[in-house]
Amino acid sequence: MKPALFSVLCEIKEKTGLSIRGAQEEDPPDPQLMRLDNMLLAEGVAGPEKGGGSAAAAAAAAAAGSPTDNSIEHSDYRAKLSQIRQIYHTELEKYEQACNEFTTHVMNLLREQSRTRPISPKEIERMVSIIHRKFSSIQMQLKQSTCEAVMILRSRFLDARRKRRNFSKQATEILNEYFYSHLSNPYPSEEAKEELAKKCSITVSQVSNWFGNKRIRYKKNIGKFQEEANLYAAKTAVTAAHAAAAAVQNSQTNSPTTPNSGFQMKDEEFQLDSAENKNTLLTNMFTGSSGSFNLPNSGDLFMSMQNLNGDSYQGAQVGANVQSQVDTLRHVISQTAGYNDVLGGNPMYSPHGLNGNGGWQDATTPSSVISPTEGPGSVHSDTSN
DNA sequence: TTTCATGATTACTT
DNA sequence: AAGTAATCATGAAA
Repeated sequence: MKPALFSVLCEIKEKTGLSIRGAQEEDPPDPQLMRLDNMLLAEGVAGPEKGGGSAAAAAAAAAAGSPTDNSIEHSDYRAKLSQIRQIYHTELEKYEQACNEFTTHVMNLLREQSRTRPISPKEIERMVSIIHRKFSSIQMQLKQSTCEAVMILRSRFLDARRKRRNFSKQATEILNEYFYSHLSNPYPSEEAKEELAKKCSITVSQVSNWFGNKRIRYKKNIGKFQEEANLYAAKTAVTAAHAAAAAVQNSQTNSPTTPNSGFQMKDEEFQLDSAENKNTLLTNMFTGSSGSFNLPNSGDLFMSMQNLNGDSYQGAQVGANVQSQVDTLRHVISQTAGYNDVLGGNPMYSPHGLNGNGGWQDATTPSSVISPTEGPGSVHSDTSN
């Protein structure tokens, strides 16, 4: 009975013709798949373990900004990428395994069935290839979503605007510190920018951005920044006072109020890069409002500044060699020595370097719209009178 | 949710 | 190339 049935089945099969389209089997490399593979390879998700990943990350970082920023975002990017990579690989392995399992399962099934019905090797082959195709389409989905993830990651990191993070408090402190202690000329040199970038763990271009924003915003609404200016002025002044105290320690000028008495601030945190621009600050002070001065001797400079301002400095507190702090010192001294802004109002801090034309250095920008909102000293430069 | 602060970008200018 | 002014987009406080 059984052989008879078997032969019947064979006959039926012969008629239906199983070899429907065998030629289609050799799957031509899907261009879409190729594309995905190439991309994954290029991004370092597929391919060799670590080398590709970091290379791609480096490329991405380089494209993001200046080539010298090897900071947080870089490693962050790398970490996220390797995470994607790991997920991708485990998923891929899972699929592979599942595919193999399923294939053997089907094979076993077919083998079992081959006892009761005729199954040609071609049929088995076809079955297998169908399974493989199914799984590879799943794989393709995996690859596609991985690619998407990488793209999103990249765009997140490349388009930093989208993922704007505020700088750390400390970084802002440092930047503000510099800004207000160089208020007369808040244009850090390239080296200074690099230094600041390092200190703040940000990029040089971020420092430039910050100063660009700060300058413009400060200028736009000086009143708003008064408090901040005072705060940082005081901070730097303390540092300066310390330095001054140290500088004139032997000159026995008995100041009535010792600067460091009961006024402890974390000096180390606010110490200024005293090395460079000892003179630039002063010179720039003058260039800000009265043309460019090029005095060769910083001591002379210091003296001439005193004269120009008509203020008398308490030399004991200031010290003869602390030019880099003149800006802020002058402010502090103005408070203690009864310095009053001519315009009245809130005479706490006046922007020495700002000229009436809306520029720090030259009167090139013709914006005559100085905000009328009581900017004490917005047009006032105390060296001009 | 609205509003303000702030880092980044863009179009110009110098 | 570096700055300015305006603007965008997001983070955080209200």
